[in-house]
Amino acid sequence: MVEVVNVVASGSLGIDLDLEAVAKEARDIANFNPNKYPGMYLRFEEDAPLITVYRTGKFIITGSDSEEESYSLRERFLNLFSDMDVIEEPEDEWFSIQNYVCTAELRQNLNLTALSIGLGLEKIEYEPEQFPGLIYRPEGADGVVLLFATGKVIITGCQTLEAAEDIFADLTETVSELL
DNA sequence: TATTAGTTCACTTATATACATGACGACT
DNA sequence: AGTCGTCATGTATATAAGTGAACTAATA
Repeated sequence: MVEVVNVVASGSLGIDLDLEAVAKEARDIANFNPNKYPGMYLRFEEDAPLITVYRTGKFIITGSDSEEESYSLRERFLNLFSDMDVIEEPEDEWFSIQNYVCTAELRQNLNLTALSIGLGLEKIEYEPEQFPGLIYRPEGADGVVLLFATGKVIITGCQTLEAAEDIFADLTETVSELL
């Protein structure tokens, strides 16, 4: 079973913004230090997902743990900017999910060195002295898998949850054939 | 050779995973 | 003073975004 732990989504309002003015008006939830980074950070509550807004009107939502949460945050963001008269209508030009980060478990300990050969050396990177996880790039898939000796797995880089689930299903089958 | 143009990269944010190292407080 | 547990940081992965710096390439 694949569990989503982080979703990255991006969108565009289609208009340029005066971040200085917006940050001043929304100072309770905004954080803007153009000397440090050009984006303005918006967080509705502590530990809530982060919205990064740019001068160009483009924005990124990070830290959601479901597609639904990303979309509801987008709604809240658009409503806020509409109420503040930053935008005329609570609408964006476009919005889409860019990356799903998921965790999963193979429920068995793994010999990563042996698995390196089994998965195909050309598709993996494994340098335990640099990082304890094995990095696996399945052929033809847009996601990347990190495998750990405990059997825990990270799947990242997918634009849909289905793609991540497919990768995990294939991985489960491949690993069971190898062991 | 000097100037300009174009490309590429690090920066930042979230998040799980794990392994090493260093710092720090508490306890013996 | 020595040991122990806890905590932080850095290592690596994906992805969007804007900015500045570093770099390469081309033209005058």
